[in-house]
Amino acid sequence: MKAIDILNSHSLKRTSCREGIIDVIMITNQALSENEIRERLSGNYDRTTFYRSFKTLEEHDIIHKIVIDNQIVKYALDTSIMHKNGHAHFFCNECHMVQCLESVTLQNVELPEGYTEEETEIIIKGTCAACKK
Amino acid sequence: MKAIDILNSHSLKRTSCREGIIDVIMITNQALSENEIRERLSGNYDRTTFYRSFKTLEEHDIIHKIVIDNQIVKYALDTSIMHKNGHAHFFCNECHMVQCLESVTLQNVELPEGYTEEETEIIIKGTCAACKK
DNA sequence: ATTACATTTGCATCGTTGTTGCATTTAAAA
DNA sequence: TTTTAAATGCAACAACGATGCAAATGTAAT
Repeated sequence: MKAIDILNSHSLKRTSCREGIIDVIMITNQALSENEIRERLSGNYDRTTFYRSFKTLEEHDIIHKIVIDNQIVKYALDTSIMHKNGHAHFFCNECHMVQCLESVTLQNVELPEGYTEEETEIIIKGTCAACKK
Repeated sequence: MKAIDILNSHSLKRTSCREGIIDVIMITNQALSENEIRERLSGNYDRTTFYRSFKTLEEHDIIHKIVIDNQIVKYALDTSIMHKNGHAHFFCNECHMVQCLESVTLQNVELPEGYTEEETEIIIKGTCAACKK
């Protein structure tokens, strides 16, 4: 599936910024920050445009945002699997790489009386294979 | 255990700001944001002082920071139980209340080959008992 | 109680990020 | 091609994290 098709299927205008963002994330196969995406893009876009593009893509469930420690913000593509139920994210403490983990889910959620769960975020921090060696 | 004792046992100077922060969190028995703590404190402190006090208390494992959605930052007291292994946090989508959950832990962590886990953060969003009814 | 010293505080200031308003430009439909 | 709604770039602002520095404060020694 191409970036153009994704935009079309959501009735979004095909702008070079949106198309580029989707392409870059798709190729890299990792969650990327605003700056990491900017570096990989040919065009030069205003910060506001980036911000609004991310927001639009997020609202249409094309990408989702991952926040680590209140400072590092990355974006990853949504997949049908990931969209169904929440999935975990892995953060490498060494290279700051962020990856979606589909297999990890939460078991035995025992909430206090009267509490209801709606959504769960799991972030696993550690060392990735490349940094381990 | 009093706030003064906690500070003493960590060889930290007993300043009214630090003492107040610990007291307020202790009494409320909930995670509180900077502003929520400021409202409950008698003295008037500079933003920088707050910031540095939180940092100091966090570095000495007296409190820990909880971040929701990159925007809401709250602080909770460390306890011996919570300090041992990571614990989950509950966030009420209605009243924005944050609470530590000691019972919820992660099972079946299946990381990709070569990946190592060091720390895990779990945030459960939903509705608390008070907002449910 | 007084003194001395290291720590803490308040203030000014800066960088980053999220956000909005508005005029201009652009994409897509008529 | 023309039209129109949407997207962009720019300016500007608020909030937050962070640092340098002089003044104030806590603590220990005298």
